[in-house]
Amino acid sequence: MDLRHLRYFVAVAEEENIGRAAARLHISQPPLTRQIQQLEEELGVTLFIRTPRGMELTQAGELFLAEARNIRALVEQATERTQRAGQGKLGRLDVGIFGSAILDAIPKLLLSFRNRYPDVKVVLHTMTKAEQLEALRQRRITVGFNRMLSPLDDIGVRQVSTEGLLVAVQADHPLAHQPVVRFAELAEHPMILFPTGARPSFIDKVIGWATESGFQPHISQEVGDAVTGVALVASGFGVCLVPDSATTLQFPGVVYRTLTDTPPNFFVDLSCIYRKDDQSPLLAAFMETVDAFRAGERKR
Amino acid sequence: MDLRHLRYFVAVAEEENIGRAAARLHISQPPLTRQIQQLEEELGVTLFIRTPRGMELTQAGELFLAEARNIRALVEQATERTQRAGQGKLGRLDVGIFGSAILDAIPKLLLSFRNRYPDVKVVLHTMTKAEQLEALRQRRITVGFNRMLSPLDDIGVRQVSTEGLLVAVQADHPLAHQPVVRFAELAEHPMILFPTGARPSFIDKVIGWATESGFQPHISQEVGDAVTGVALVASGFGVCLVPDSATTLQFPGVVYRTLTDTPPNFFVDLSCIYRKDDQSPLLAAFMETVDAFRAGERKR
DNA sequence: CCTGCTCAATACCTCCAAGGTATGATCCTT
DNA sequence: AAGGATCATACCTTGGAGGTATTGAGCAGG
Repeated sequence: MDLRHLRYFVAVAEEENIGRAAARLHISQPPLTRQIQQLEEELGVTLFIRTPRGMELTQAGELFLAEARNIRALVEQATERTQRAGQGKLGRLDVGIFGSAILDAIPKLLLSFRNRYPDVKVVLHTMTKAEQLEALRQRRITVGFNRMLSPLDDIGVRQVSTEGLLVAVQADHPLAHQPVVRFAELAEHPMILFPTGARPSFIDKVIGWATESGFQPHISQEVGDAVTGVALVASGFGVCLVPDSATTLQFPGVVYRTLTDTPPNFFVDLSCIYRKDDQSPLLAAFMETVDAFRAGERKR
Repeated sequence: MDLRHLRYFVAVAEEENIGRAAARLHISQPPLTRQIQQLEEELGVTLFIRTPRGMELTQAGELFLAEARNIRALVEQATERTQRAGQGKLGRLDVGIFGSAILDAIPKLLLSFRNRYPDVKVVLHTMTKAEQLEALRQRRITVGFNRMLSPLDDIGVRQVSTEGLLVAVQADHPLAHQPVVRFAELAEHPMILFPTGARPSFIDKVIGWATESGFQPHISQEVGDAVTGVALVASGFGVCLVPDSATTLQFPGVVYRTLTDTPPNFFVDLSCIYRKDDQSPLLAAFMETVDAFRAGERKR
């Protein structure tokens, strides 16, 4: 049996007349007669009663008509859904993120992606940079977000956004009384750095900037992410360099100050990584959204 | 697209290897390669990633696999159900019956039919003989049950059972004190006859027997069916000749007595009628059950 | 009662495309 | 470097889907 048989059968059942059905199907009458005969023979069931006025469904034919219509509708739906999936408009996208990325870029980006592809289910997984790489290779995620990424043999990188840096200080800290803080002033104060884990990371960047500005930072504590860092600032552990977006964290007892006299390249970038050999249309669709987002960010 | 494409696609998806899939499908590898290419082209979607180790499903392919399996299962189910329907094992059978037929033969017969064809829904319609004929011709019923039927041009008859007759009398009636009653004794007592409506009917048969036994019955009342007749017996309207099976009706104040010295052919038969041009397998199946039932009845 | 009409079925032909064989083209393994 | 997988391509063969012409069977109208 064939989908053609179903199509022909439904036409004949609806027209109750082989000639008219053949016309509707744009074929001639005899082949249609034969196809119906074949179908009946294959099923071993008489589907039509031949009357002088045309074809009339038997009970079994009536039942088969319902089934045939259903199957044809499902085939239709299957192709349509598969095509949508093939265009990246339907499916599931697993995304690896790190703790504080959630603060700024990611929500906006995901919002924009959701608008374009409402039928794609996005699942977020919080994981470190190393975990992201492993998960990417094992295909547990399709993209990962992180900072300080460099391309690898099998992993591509796309920059998402660039952020300036602020310093988070306790509200009653001496630096909090100044409108702005010179970068070099930070030499005087214990610093909280993040993230722990795989180096090189943001920590090394901060140390590099300090060196360029002629001081060795006094590290009071290393923490996992910006959120924890700011929490420790509130508790008086020291000051903490954080990306712009961290200001979303309105911690009681913590204020943010802009920095002046900063070293060159005083910013951090957020990038996303993906498998270079991933041809998935979902990834392509997501990357397109990332590029659009980045273009929008740059303009601002 | 074709069911063949689905079958091939599922095989390749499951084997993750065109060669093995081709072997499983008993075709050679190149045609299978082409069929898969065709399918992908028709959908406009890449379903597989070709790796050096074989074929790997894309996300869209994964989705299509689920759909394809579903469709194939439905086709399977549709053919199977249609075949069952074609053999009369599935469907709906509308049956016309008359009031008191429900007492004996019909329930047993329907029970036996239900056992053989559990997926056939039997719908009972109570109607008179004339209504049954009309309903048969309009295809509102497939078979009808009645007594005293004779074949017509377009209507066939099949006998179902034969029953003897008893007389129903009030418990304190003089005849109730005898173990058996001679048929001629009924001449003395008012009789309740049934059914009203189309003649010839059971009424004429009773009058014929009376005539043969040399008396004119004294008709006290004509009623619609045996049940009503027995009810009137309880109320003292007279005696009533009923088929054996009516003894199922244990009416308070009514007893049944067997008859002796009965005229020849002192029995009634129950038959069923059907459209002669009805080729429905359901009817054939039912008739087969009727014949089997009748064979069982005869043996007893 | 025959004739013409309207169906579906049959006979026979044509040709496309599904399937087969032989052979690349790659990539991985040894 | 060689051999073995694996999928893709080239080319041939043939079954069957579709076409035309015709037959056969009911039914209606003159």
